Amino acid sequence: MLHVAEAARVSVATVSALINGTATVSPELSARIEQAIRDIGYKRNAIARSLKMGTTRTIGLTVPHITNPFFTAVVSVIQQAFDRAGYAVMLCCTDEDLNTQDDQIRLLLDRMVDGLIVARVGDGAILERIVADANVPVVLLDRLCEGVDTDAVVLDNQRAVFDAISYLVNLGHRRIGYITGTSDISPMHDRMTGYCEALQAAGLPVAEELIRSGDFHEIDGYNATMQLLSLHDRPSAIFSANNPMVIGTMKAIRDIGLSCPEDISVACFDDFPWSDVFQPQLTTVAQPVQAIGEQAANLLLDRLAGNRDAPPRKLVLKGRLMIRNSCRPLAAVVQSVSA
Amino acid sequence: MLHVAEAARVSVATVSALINGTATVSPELSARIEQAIRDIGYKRNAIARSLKMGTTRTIGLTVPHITNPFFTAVVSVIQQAFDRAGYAVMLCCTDEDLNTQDDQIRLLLDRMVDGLIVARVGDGAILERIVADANVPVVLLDRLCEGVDTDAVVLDNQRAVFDAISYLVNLGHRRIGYITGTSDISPMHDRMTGYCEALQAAGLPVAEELIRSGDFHEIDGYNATMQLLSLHDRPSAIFSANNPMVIGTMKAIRDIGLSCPEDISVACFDDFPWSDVFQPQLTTVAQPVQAIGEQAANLLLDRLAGNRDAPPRKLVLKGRLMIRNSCRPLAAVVQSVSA
DNA sequence: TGACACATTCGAAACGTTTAGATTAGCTTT
DNA sequence: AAAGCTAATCTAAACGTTTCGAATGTGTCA
Repeated sequence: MLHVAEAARVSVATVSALINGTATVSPELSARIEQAIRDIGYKRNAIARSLKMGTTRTIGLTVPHITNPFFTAVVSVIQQAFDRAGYAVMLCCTDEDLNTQDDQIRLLLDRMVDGLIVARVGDGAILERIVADANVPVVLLDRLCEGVDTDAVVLDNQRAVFDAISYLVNLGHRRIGYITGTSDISPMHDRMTGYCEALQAAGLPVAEELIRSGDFHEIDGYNATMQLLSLHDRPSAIFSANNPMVIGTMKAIRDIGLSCPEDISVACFDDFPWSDVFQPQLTTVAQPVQAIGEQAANLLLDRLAGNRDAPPRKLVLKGRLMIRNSCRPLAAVVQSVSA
Repeated sequence: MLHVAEAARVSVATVSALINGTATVSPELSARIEQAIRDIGYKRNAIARSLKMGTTRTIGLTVPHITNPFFTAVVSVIQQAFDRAGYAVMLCCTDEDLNTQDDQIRLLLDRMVDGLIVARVGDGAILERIVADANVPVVLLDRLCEGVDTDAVVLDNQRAVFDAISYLVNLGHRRIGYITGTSDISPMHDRMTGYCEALQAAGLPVAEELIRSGDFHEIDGYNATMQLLSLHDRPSAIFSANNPMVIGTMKAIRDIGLSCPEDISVACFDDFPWSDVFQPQLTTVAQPVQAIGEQAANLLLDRLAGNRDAPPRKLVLKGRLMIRNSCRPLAAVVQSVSA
């Protein structure tokens, strides 16, 4: 900017005024300055600007795994929204690891991000402290966090799983295996509650042996499914509460020589873009990823626009059961049992 | 830092020296300073540091679509690599749009990223100029760019498609539909060359009518497939040169009432994480995403470590044909034709 | 012809670091 | 005891912006 000012024979203040439109600059000087900018190929240094202004027009986004199609889709939507608003997005993947998450959030705050969208991981205590220290608005995504009372966008997980399990029950399934994530994050808790309530509402017992937990990865889903399928009285249906884990479930079913839906019905949380092209077409609980991403972005953009003092807003969206062909009716069995 | 210095009754220079270890500080003052840092909860301002140092420890990464599983995987690997190195990653999705790409690269350069990894889009002319202006190292990912002579990591696309088409030919397929991306980016060009060469090597004609192009999206694959399937003498196999488009291909096959592989064989570029779980299990050309991401990160990290003057390095990796069950042998047909 | 308002432009002080070079004090050496 | 080292610390100038308040010039009104 100094060079531009010299070339145009004006002060840097005038150049700044022209660039930002913060004061009227005479046509004559404007022309000279614009010419100088072109000649020199001047680009404003956003770092210096950030230092002075105290804002970076950059936000931080952390998710557990970007390869999880749900997060991939949400990240994509969020990125687009902030791109439109002229913000850059710093993306971090925590790999479901608490320490990694802490490091990354600190990294983002060090870089003075203007705001944070966090699909958190593990225990909330440290997150709580970090967020309190950080003087930036935070939006929780997908997962609430005890002690952190801030804007959030989540799904009505309990209801969504309730509906899915009820669907299986209505098809005649009585023993429904359930695979959950180990970590005690809110969605896992709520989904489990939905499972239990659906069974209870149907007058069915909640059997310990039918509930298996894993660590969110495909291999964990595989192992959990292997255990379920080796039970003496094995389940007729399996619900996987997590998207990548259901791939493991399908592999386990294949490896053990069974097929879906003939031998075992499968449903899971989170939809796949390709669900209705390949066989079996999985019955899933689809999250409204577009809405989730947009709402999260809007909440944060609203805070960034200056609305700092509004009370925390918690948006709860509805999931949608996508019924396909991976779950088989067990009517015959039901009748023989109830007869 | 000023407050810390005052609280510890030292100069800011001493505080800086201690924090960065750039000079020896007496144990006495060190203790006072560390105490003050704790008391105040001081965090170094990375923006001010960047301004002074001329480095942000942040890199920019642009890809066409993050929802394309290939890019999802590569982004994930790259993010991890830079995270380990203490760098932040700014992610942008260009949506295969040239103007968006320009805007985003400018946005990244404005923010003084230390380096850039670009899976480019469209015509390379503007990219060439931007990269020349920007004084940062650039690594091209997946797609080369004429006129931009810089580090790059790409696949041997020609060979990979040659192998895939040859495989189909060996199965007895004579009319092989080919769906490509419209844009004239290097991989599309090379893949097309591989297709033509494989046919020629087998003494087969390259028929215009069997080649369709689309715009990388599922819907484009759908439309292209519809056209191919409506041909009077329709192909017995279809190869889709792009990952999302093959979903469209499968939908079109389903909608038209055919099935794969019984009525038509399908193969495509880029593997899916779930390829071997669902039916049909697609035969694909798998890219070594882990290696691609790591190599790209390493190339850039090497430049960032100071190795600026080394000549541009172009890494060409090999694809791998993953043979599954989406392609059917046509032995009987072949014999009747050649008889 | 002052006095005043208004429109432009400018000088200089921030923002929070890093770092070169100056200063000081305590030793060693001759 | 003067001179020369060394180690520890400090002063002050950058980095490239924004912005406040001052300065300058021009036209209007009494």
